[in-house]
Amino acid sequence: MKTPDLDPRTQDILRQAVHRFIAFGDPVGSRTLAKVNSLGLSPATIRNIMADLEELGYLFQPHTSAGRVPTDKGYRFYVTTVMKGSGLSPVERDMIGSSLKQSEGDFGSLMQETSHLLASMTDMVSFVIGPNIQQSTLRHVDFVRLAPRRLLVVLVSETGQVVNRVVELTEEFTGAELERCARYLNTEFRGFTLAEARETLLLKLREEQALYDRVVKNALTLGQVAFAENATASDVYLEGTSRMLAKPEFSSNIERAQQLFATLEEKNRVLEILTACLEGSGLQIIIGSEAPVPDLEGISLIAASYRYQDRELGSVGIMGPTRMEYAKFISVVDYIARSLSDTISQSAGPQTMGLP
Amino acid sequence: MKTPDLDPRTQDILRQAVHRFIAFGDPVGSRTLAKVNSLGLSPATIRNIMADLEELGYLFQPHTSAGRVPTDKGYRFYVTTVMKGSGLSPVERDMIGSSLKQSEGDFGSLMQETSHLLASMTDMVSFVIGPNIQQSTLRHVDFVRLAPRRLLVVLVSETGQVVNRVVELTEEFTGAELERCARYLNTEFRGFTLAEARETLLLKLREEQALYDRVVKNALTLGQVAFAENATASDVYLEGTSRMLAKPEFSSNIERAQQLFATLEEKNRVLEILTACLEGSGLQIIIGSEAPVPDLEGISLIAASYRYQDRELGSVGIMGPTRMEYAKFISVVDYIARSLSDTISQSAGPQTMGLP
DNA sequence: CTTAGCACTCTTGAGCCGAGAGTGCTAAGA
DNA sequence: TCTTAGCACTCTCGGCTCAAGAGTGCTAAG
Repeated sequence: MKTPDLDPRTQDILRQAVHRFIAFGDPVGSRTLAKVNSLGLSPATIRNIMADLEELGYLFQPHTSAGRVPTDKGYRFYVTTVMKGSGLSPVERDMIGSSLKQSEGDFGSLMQETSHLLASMTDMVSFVIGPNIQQSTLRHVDFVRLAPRRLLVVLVSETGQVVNRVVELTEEFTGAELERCARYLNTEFRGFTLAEARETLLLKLREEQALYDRVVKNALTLGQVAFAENATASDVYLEGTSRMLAKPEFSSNIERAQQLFATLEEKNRVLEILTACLEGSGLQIIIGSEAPVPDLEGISLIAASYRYQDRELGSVGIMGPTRMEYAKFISVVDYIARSLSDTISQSAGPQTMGLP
Repeated sequence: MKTPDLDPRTQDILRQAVHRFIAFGDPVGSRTLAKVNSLGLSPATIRNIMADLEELGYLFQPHTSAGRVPTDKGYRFYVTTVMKGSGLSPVERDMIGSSLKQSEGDFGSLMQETSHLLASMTDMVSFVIGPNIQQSTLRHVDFVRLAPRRLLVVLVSETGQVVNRVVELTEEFTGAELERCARYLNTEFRGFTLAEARETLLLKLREEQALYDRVVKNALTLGQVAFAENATASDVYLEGTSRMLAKPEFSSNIERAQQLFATLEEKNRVLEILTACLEGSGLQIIIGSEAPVPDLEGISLIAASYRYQDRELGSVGIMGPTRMEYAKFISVVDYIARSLSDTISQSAGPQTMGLP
């Protein structure tokens, strides 16, 4: 797993091989590499080195007499040593900044715009995982009576995310009661995360059993269902799946493509996979078989988390064939994640001053 | 265009040819048809007839010495004359009914469930077009202050559809003011469609210029932005796109598939196409080139509208290669559309009785 | 009008072949 | 000991031919 056992020249060859393969997509042989290589080495030497690299698991050949192709291990080496990251041009930065600014304030379109940016800049499948609502801090709750016992709950988080949910009640409430309850919850639980609010709620409910007045009691009961744990998990924005079809890796291999598409279509499944992969924080790169799930064979992820204040809200990133322009895309994902964080705090910032 | 010029025997041949092609997918020749055909005709006779049918534009041969394949006109003939519709089995009906019942009350999941049902029962791409919010009748409006001049508007329609929208205001409102405005709008405009409400609003605003009190005036102003025309158009639920890849029509033709996928990914584009196609009401079948847009070459639609009371809310349906099991799928789409209508009115029904 | 027969066309898959690319190995050179 | 040149070998890929199979159109007879 470590790289120290590769002498510098060997590393160089490996890097160049991977680089070239990423750029052109066909197996790279000793001859071509010899031509490009900065140190003037003959094909034969390079052949020897490449043979060593194959033995060590960094390269492999699809068949005798084809060039060599990086393995996942080879890509991993490339990514960790070349990481210097070809930064973005000012133009690109500007584009990102202004695109996101446009959607400032409307959380949904902000997510969508981010996803769109990622997909169009990388020509890969992009994903944006929205904040888990349970971890969001509450800005506002509202109740709308749909039927005597059916209630629409509207939750707005501090970052502007809106979640609607329909719940069934065991007893009837009048509209006036609902309004009072909402007001109470809004003043008491503003700034709590949903999880915290629920906990506090339970505590209060137990403590003050029958003491408090009806309004409070009702509010507490309602709050409990409103903040319930089964609330919609985070949502996923995907874009650019059709681009996958254009990649030679998939267009030659329909059934693989179809399987992938079927997976991508089930957003829950996607969420599951992505959360399984993206356990850590910050920038992450997962290459093919490194993933803890089998569905991602031949696919790499580049992901970064975005945050509000000091809390991680979710991740953004791209996925595509293991053969991708890592250097470039890492920069893109990283920069977009930062910009998204900025945009969110700017749109969330002003709210702190006085609601009634 | 008319069919009367085909004598019964010719019609029979055509029907059988189309039928067989739908079932097996490869061009059907005179020999095979002769074997199956109920009237004992020789291949030669059938050949003659098929030649006639080709001249009339019902069939065509991909190349000399392949069998024949229905043209869009051929499919159209098949659909309009064979329409007897292989009904659904009680089991299937049950399944549809209970699946939809499950999501009763939550409009979003109802749409999604419908889409899922369609896709899984037909193995085609399904679509559900949600109601155009402008035409929905208002049940409830709510305002949430996001920033001094930024407002989240929550609209709930009589059928339980929820729409969130962020609007920018020209002047600041306090939370209390917002609440009063919302209350006013809720009592005054309940049951209006958004379009009606907006109109009435404008009228009042002009009439009572400076007369009324501040609350009403504010409410009217707010209502105007809240009900604005540019409100999110109807939304589209799509499912099963990955299934298209499995169809031989597309798996052999990647670039076509990719183009289709790219189109499907842009929901606005989909909406545009579908609304262009589905102008009429009731059950509709559109076969390939009959569509007014070029994107649908080689693709057929089966669609039906669903309704609440006497108003059409939107459409549901499927799309897939022109070669599909029309008889069966027409039944499915039709039945699901009816069931959806029923479910919606049941979940919307109870609400009429007293809100405060 | 229907049918049998026949020659013809066209696709499809298998098999073959040569070009090209790349390798591994061996032996010579530094 | 490492590098390089040379050479035989392997494998893919595209083009080619070829035979089988399927279906047609046409003609002539029932």
